[in-house]
Amino acid sequence: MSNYDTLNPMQQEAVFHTEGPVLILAGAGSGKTRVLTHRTAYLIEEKGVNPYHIMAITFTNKAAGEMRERIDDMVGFGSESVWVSTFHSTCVRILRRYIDRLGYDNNFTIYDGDDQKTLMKDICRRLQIDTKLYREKSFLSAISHAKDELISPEEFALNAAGDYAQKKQAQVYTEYQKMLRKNNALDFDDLIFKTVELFRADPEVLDYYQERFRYIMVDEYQDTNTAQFQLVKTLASKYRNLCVVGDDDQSIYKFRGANIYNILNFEQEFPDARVIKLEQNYRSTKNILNAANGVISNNVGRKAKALWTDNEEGDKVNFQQFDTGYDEADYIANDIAKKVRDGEYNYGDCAILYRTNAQSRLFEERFVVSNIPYKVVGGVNFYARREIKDLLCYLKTIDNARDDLAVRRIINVPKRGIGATTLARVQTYANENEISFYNALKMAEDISTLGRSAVKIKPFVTLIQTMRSKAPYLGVSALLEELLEETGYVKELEAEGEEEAKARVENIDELISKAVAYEEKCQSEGTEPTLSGFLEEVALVADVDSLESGSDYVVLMTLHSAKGLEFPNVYLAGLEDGVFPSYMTIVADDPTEIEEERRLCYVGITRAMERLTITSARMRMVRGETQYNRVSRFVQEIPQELLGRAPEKVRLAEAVKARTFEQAREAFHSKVSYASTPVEFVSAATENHSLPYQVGDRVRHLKFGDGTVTNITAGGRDFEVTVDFDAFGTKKMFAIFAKLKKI
DNA sequence: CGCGAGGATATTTTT
DNA sequence: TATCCTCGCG
Repeated sequence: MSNYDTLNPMQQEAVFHTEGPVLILAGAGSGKTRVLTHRTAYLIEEKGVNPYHIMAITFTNKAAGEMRERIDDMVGFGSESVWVSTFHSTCVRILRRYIDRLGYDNNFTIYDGDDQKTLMKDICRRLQIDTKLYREKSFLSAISHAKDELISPEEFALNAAGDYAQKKQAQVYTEYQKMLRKNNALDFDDLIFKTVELFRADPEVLDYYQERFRYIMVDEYQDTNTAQFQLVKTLASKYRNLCVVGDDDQSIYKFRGANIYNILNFEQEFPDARVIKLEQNYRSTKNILNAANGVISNNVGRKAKALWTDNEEGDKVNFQQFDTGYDEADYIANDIAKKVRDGEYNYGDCAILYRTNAQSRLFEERFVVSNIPYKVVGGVNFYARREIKDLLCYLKTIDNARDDLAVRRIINVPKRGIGATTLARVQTYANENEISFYNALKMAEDISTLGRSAVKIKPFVTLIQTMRSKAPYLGVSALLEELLEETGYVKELEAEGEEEAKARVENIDELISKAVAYEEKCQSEGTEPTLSGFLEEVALVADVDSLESGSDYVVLMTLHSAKGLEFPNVYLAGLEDGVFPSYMTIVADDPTEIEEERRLCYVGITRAMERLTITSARMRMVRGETQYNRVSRFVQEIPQELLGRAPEKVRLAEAVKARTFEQAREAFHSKVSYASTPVEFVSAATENHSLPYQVGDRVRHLKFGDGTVTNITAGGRDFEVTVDFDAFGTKKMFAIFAKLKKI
């Protein structure tokens, strides 16, 4: 097996060191997935470990899927018994089997963010909380953080003693959990929390899984929160073969509860831990990597490491500043179109990364005009769209009508003339008799307060009952189609005829194909496709998961979603103070928040393999207001000599600042005063930077080879360079595009 | 009860 | 800007 010879010595060590705790500090692009897959193969092939005893945990389904594929390729026989899964699906699998031991039903439903919000609104209304004073969101985030830290409602209440706001939160938290249990539902955080609780409460179950998972590997370890750490630690405490892989410089999920001390203090937790550093980067050019290093070196309190690469130097980082976001989108669209036309890259090689989802819009609009195929990742999750959620709630209701939330959502969709008053009356009846909302609906005729409305409820109940009896033999996709037929959901949309309605119908079609795909998957695995199975699969998918390799479109996504991915040609857009780093972190008291933004920037830069373009706009519309922003501080942190063009902060930026300082400041805090004179911005593209070659110089072009520069003129945006190529004759080109190198 | 108008509000990131 | 919520009318 010379398989392992292709690994570098550090990687080999990580692969061969199989026993006991191991911490692998894997820099960006250092081949950590490769290490993990080889390690799995090594365990099985060389150490004779039964694949059944190996577990690999990741954060996204996509990462899990990739790892699964690569392990299957390497290992062959028996690879399917390796447990490769995300934290959340792992917990769901465990809880589906054993959560009854905690007093839940094994066919619990999973609440997403929207469901949580609905539930919270309900609770606030019932507890008569002024949501102007205390927002639903703040409760939810307090609860989420508590769960991340494994703090129960009781403990929370104990800690809150004295503080009024916290006492309120404790009260809400308690009520929230009560409601979840009543609806037989778990939220995302509960999945982890309850699994840990289960292990603590039931030694028998714990032992079963400890025996099963004798070798545990955790990917993206820097993103684990306290609950996840506890989970992994508990599982590993018997055999102690815990291998975690992470990079503290890529920790970007603190807001979601990630505890960076999980990685920083790993060695304290496991004093006998073997620490291995992977510092060779195989992904990026020297220039890109050095730019990334330049930025991240401004952070304090990181694990010492020096990422390096043997790759070639590559092009400089292309920095461009524009007047507006439109110009920025324009430039990037043109640049991509040009690179594709020249055969340099395919659309699929290009990615645009930005800080906030809202920034995608300008690019989308521009791409539609230019006919550039693209795909936006993130934003509104497919399964969170209204029509999809409606249908899923129907399925949930058919599957398990214990979830009041789902029932209430769809009872009047499409319109059945059932309004708030009726709902309230049914709810009261349900509460009084301690039955679920749906069961109360079934008894509508007995609810005296309802009067004539009871008649409207009956068809709904009949519909659900009929579908429920059909579900077992119809299968998920057929059930969906019948449901659409019966409810007239699609017909109603089609009647609208609006563009938006059309998109919704398309989404519904996509949902049906996903159901079909699910059934096919079950068939190939030899498992029984069930409604619950489908709902579960659907509950845990993120949008990144849908990225297919091999399809040819430009990918647009947030920097957060981009982690773990790589692209030959990357654009980092909106590098402006106030956008990235975000305004919130600039004004925050806590200096570590800026550091997290910086890590995010590091992640962004290191996504690029060959080409990196960084752009910023001087003014930008942010939710209807014009903001004037400086070039991001992160751009200044990139060593000057690595930038193809210096950020011309001196002349133009100062000029603009001088003239508009008052306005700019105003704009930052309130509305722009429209009465004031509009600022004229001068395009600075032609200013103040010299090309590394002159007329008469010999230059080299990526595609056209060597030639002589015969003319340089200042064009609208950039220098226009005329070159007489030895093999291709005379060509005129823009300097930024041409990437000519002096020879 | 349903619908539309108008106002308030938010945007940082997500499994 | 885009969405969400409330309110008032038919």
